Amino acid sequence: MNDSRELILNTSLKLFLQKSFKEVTMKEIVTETGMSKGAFYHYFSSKEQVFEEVIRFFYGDIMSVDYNSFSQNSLREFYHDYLNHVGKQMKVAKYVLGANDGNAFNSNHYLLIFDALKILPDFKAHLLERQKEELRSWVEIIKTAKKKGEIKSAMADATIARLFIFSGDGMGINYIIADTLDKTKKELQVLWDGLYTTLKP
Amino acid sequence: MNDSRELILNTSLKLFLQKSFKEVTMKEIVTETGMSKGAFYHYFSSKEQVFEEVIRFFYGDIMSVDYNSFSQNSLREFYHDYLNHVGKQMKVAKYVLGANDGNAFNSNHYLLIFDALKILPDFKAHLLERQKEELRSWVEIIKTAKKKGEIKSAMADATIARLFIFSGDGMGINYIIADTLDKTKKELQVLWDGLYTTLKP
DNA sequence: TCATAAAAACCGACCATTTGGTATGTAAAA
DNA sequence: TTTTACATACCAAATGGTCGGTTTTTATGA
Repeated sequence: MNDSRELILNTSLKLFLQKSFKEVTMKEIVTETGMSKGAFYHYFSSKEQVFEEVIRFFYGDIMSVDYNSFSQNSLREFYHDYLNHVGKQMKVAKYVLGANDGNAFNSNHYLLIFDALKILPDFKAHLLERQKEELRSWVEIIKTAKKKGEIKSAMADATIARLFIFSGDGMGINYIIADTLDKTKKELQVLWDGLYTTLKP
Repeated sequence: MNDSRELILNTSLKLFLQKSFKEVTMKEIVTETGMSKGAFYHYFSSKEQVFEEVIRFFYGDIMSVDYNSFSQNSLREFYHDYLNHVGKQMKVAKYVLGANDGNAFNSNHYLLIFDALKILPDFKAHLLERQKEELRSWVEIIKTAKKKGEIKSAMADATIARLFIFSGDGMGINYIIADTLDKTKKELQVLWDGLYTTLKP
């Protein structure tokens, strides 16, 4: 794709991960890219449009998850695959945001979500769909794990699934706030290993 | 305290729970309160100041948690007390925000947190302190519960604590996004009951 | 009790700055 | 030569905030 266009997209993404839509100004986007206003409006028709494409790019490409690519045989393998995927995602995000040179990597994708919910009418449906898909994938593997005797629990499958999902999300937002996102993968592993062990027969 | 001042504070809180600091305009605050700009600036010196006081009010009064008021004898009682406290908090919040008359109650206190982290220099320390305190309280009761034989687990106390805390936070943010905050208490009870049962000897 | 002064509460026109966006132009590719 | 890629001066609207004024409340002393 076009170089300049991509630069604008990446720069905008970086900004939108740090500030809300309203807080990111055109001036900022323009000076941060090193381009001119004319250049920007040559490629995009408005701030909204660039935001929309940023969202599409971020959630469509970078942050998308293909649960089918994770192990379908063992819950333990499943969530380890998940953790590895998250680790990879974070590296990609860092690279895209140009923060791979050791300097701080602070990003808050909830800012993006909140703004997208306000600005893009159909984003909520998209999010809910992904939530449902994630839940379904977890329920699936948990059902399998129960059947195979890998785990045993009086909890409903969906409850176990929610325990995994929500604990991950909760750690995520707490570590965003504390600005210690780097630790997430490792600490989440500890958490989930603990939970998993508890579920073992 | 002064009526008008309080009205401004409550109205601002309501707005800051729906939009980011930048998105909430002076005009909005003024028209929403039914007062004039002059009146506003009679009580507050700037938008920042009202925000600062809103934060102080919200986290100091409404959303503060006294973990010592929860049961210290049983983990089950502890988290049930916690759930009841959350339920009460939500009712108070609804009342303060004047949404007790059946109409939608949508609030996103993470917006508040994110903005506070940017605008108020010492808010991060405050938040981390509260996180630590919450963790300590959970660890405490979990330790006790283990000692008393109420629960049994190979997991470290802090890991169990994090499981409770993070799953709660994760459900919170997911339900904020899905706009189904009302369900939180009930569903969190299911989740925690499940987790608790799993921990029982 | 009541006139009066002083202070507090409140109003809205006004202001400088910033906002997202446009118009018109030029340089470089195709 | 036509199209694409950029640059910049400019614009109307919105922004947070100010200022001079009026009304309302409160305190005071005869």
